[in-house]
Amino acid sequence: MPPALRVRFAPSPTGYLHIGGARTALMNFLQARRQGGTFVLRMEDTDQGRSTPESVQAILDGLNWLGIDWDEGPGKEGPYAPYFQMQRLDTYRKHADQLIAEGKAYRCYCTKEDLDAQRQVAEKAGGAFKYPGTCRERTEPPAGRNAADAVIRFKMPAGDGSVSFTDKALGTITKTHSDLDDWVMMRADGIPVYNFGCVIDDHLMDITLVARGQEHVNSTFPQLMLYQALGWTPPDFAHLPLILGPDREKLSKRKHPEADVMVHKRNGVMPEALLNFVIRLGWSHGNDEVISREQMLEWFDFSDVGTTSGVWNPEKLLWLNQQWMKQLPVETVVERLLPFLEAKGIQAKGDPRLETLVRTLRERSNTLEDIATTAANVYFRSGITLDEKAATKHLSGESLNLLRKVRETLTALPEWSVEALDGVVKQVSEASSVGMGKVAQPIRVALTGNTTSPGIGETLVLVGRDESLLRIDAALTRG
RNA sequence: GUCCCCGUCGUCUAGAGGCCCAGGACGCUGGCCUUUCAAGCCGGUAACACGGGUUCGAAUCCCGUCGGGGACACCA
Repeated sequence: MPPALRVRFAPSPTGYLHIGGARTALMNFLQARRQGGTFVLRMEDTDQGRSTPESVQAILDGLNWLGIDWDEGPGKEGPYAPYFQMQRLDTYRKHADQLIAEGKAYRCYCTKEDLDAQRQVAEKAGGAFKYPGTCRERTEPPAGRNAADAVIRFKMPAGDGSVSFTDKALGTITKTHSDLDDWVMMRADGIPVYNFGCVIDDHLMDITLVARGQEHVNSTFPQLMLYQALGWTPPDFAHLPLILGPDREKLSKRKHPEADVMVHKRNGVMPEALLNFVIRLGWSHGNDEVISREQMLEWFDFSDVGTTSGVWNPEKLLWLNQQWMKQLPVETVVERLLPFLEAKGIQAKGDPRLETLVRTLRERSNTLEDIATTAANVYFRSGITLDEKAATKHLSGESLNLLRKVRETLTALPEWSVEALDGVVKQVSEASSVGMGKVAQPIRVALTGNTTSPGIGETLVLVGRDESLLRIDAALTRG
């Protein structure tokens, strides 16, 4: 029996949770759950300049909002703790020392400035810079320097050779040693650099499958060299297709605001929809489009993930969000809508109109924010501004007489319900021998200021009895 | 520039040699329904990057070209 699946998501806490990261996390999470494996969350917080506790929290918040739970990681200390790289420095040091002792790594005293200068020259000449190996054979520190201020570099084996691996998504990929160089494993202050910390942790945490974005395929090679040097068996790798912005470039925090998971939350997109959208980038299940978390859990498998990067499609996200607003129980949507109303100064909790509000507006809104906006602009307020064009057309002459009749019937109506209210329209139109539209439009304009709205019964209910009568009276004064 | 990956409708995708003169979805669009707007339903639009092979037969396999993306840090 093969060892149980252990996968991980290893973000660096240097900002909010990125959409690409969220999808990587989601896929790892799904695969682990589906196979009864373990999903580890590890914080790669070794960039001292950019890592912040706030970012750690932001990532945790993002994952929590999406409902992506980790089995081990921050807040869920497991047998492989700690899960923050900055708390694992001793481990890295130990392995780095071992590698030096075995002649597989060495201390390098070249300064960043010198290297940068060399890099510039190389780039000007139109080539890629590779560390020339200045300190490769050095055994003693140069004059005036000591071992403590050296970085540690991996020592590529001499001679020709190549590294290759069979990616679960991309197939076999090979690279020759000559394309690689003696990369920095550890800074002088003992903090590991990505490729080093990543390998040490993946191995020590018994990760069996590393699934990450395709931007990392090239870093797999130096990592593989390290596994080799350490005598460790590397895990399996699966490189997931990238998510591209509308400009077809990798979705990035700098250029694409939609890369932030939480902006979608703020925009009124629900986690179900975001997850649904993101899982369909690079993966599909038959002709299914609206896919629940339960279905993902049942259907998702890395072996079905594609190889081509996908472009962010905001319209589809919005469509999915509406599908989810329609699919989720009304009470659930009401619950989620509350904060959006509150943000507009509307304390609607307990308001009897909420259910009708959601029922009618989710048919014509893409987001919770859309619903809240409409609610604030037309239903949860007193008075309404009439659109002049609409008023001129529907609130004059004979229309006002019909509206007057409606008003009378309304006043006498014992029950203010959608059915009863729609009945009024029918009743008045029949009594006056005119089409229902003739009766409905004046009411609509009087109530909403516009010619478009949900059904009249629903609109009357949403505006409320007292406010409806006031708005109709106001419209009547135009005569 | 070098290396790596990728290439089916505008976009997300189905397609693992014949079931494909290529299916679904978003978008756009025509119609139905209808008290308006939606929603829903029915229909339309639109793609195998190109060129060579292999094969009785290729979107599917091979090669090349072109195109796109990614990586080239003491960032991750």
